[in-house]
Amino acid sequence: MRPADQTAPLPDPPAPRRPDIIARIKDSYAGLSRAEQSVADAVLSDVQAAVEASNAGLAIRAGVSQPTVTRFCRSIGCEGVRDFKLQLARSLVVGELFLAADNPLPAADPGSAPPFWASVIGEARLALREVERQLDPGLVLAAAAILAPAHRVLALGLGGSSSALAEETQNRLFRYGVPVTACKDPYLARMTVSTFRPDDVVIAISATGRTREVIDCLDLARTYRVRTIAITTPGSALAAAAEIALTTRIAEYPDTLTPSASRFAFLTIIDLVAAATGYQMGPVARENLRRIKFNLVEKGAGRSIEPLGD
Amino acid sequence: MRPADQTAPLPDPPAPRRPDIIARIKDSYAGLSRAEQSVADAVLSDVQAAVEASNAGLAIRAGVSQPTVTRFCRSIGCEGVRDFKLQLARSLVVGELFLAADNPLPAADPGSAPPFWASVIGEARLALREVERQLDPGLVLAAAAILAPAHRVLALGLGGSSSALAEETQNRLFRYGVPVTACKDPYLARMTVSTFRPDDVVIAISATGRTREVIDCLDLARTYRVRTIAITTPGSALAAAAEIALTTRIAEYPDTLTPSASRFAFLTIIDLVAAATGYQMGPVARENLRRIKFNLVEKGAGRSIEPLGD
DNA sequence: TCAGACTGTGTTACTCACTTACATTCCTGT
DNA sequence: ACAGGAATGTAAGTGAGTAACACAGTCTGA
Repeated sequence: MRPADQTAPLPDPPAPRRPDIIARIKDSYAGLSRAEQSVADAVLSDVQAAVEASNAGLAIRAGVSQPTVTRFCRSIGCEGVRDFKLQLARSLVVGELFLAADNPLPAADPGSAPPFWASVIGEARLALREVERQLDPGLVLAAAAILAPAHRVLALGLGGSSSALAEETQNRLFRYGVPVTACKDPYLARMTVSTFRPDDVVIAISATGRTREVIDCLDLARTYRVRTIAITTPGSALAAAAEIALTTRIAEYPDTLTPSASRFAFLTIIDLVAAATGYQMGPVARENLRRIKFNLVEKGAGRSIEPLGD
Repeated sequence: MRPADQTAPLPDPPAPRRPDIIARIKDSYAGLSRAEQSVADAVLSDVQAAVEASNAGLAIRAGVSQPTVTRFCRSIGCEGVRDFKLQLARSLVVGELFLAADNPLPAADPGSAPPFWASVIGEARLALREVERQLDPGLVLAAAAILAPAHRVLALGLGGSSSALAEETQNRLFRYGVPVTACKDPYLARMTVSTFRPDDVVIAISATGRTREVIDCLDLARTYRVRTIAITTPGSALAAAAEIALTTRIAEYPDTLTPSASRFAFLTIIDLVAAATGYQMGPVARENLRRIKFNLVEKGAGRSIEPLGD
């Protein structure tokens, strides 16, 4: 490489950590030469095409020579055209994640979809939006902060959907190494909580926030100074009973009877909490992931890549 | 939309083909030759490294020749190594957002969402959109048509997420009066199916579509001419084993390890099937709903609309 | 059991994309 | 107006990826 520089021992930031190539193109735009700006324009005007095009193709589209394209890539901090295209492809995915937002996308065949179709999917979509709008990231991080070092965690949910969500909570957390157990039996829950200590955590899930047994359980937990988290509706008794209340209000349509949309909302909240927890645990979580992954990919006799994650 | 074209009935997949390369590797795995499987293993065991490595590097890691790597890329449907690497890079994005290496967690600061925030919610959104785009309403109606008059229904799911979804299926269907039971035990499932008749139904749920026990169970069901429905990924063994396959392919991102997004997709599918079934049953379903609601609101004193629907 | 075909894999040679080096043009300041 | 330098294009070179071929292992049928 280049001659070592004694005075500056820092070994070149190991990960260049580039944020977002599109943003970087825009940021660097002013500092680019004219021909390079043409390339930038060509790229920005149709990112998708830019990903698919080759160096030569891009050069033509931008009306410049191939080396200029290479120079452009260097100017915005990439190694070369290949690296640039790779990063561009990635940024497209991120874009899609945002873009997927709320475009209902023109139904391929509008006539054939039954009447309830749009409403079911629409409600789900709405639920996601409400989570994004109402849920406080700070609270999620706070929840993660007590989950990550937790000694034991109990995920409690009663009634059909909530108990399924409690189970999901277990699924999502166990693989980071969090000692979590789902529980859907109020008596068992009380018994378990009775054994808990201040470094244990109870996560209570209820769509209505009025489930007596669950609330009682949190109350009990607090007498032992056990940490408590609720995933429920804002302003409910359950929300009040918990130390940290992760809430999203979802409009329920009366005649569908059971929380439909809120399940999507709560599932999202669980994912966010799990992600935050994994993030918080850092290397430990990653090591656990690695192990599980290793054991999945591990080629046994049948060399089958199998279900664990199912 | 556009005028129907009688001669060319195929509606041209509206999707620009959203390929999930990781899932595709796994799906194709069985059909690959031995050397190609080595490449697949090498890639899956460390996707990040695979993206960074060159053809030659990958060949060494997999212990095969370079052309074999190229052949592998072709086998799983890519144009070549470049195309493959591009797609692989895209699949890595979400994982990176999810567990960005060593980035310190931003201190609890309401307002600023942590990096994984957009990716978690974005993935969920994408999943909804894919359901909308890929799922055939006709098949959902067909599923409802056999569920509505069913004598008995078994909802089968193994592994964390799928079993929770099976439970959800039970939750969603029972209140229309459908005699449904969730099952997460393969042995119990086989035993149950053994008692089934041609007017019974098995709904099998698997994100991977490769869970052996579930597939076997459907095979068994068909020998008794039991009706079978699968909620899974398209082109999978499970999809093939079922009479009606309700499928949506969702991009799987490495390092998040477990199907995250697909849970949202499948939950939506379950809702759609349930809605269609309720619709189909008409007055019967409505009467059942009325009764349940009555008994919920009843429950007296606390005027609590209570847990059952929770 | 052996011949023959076939699938699968490595080796070698080639092509093409990208890059480097160099020449030319255009701009800027004196 | 001219000199210097930055910006850009041209042409040659390098290396990654691919195609063509040859060989090995395996299955099939006589």
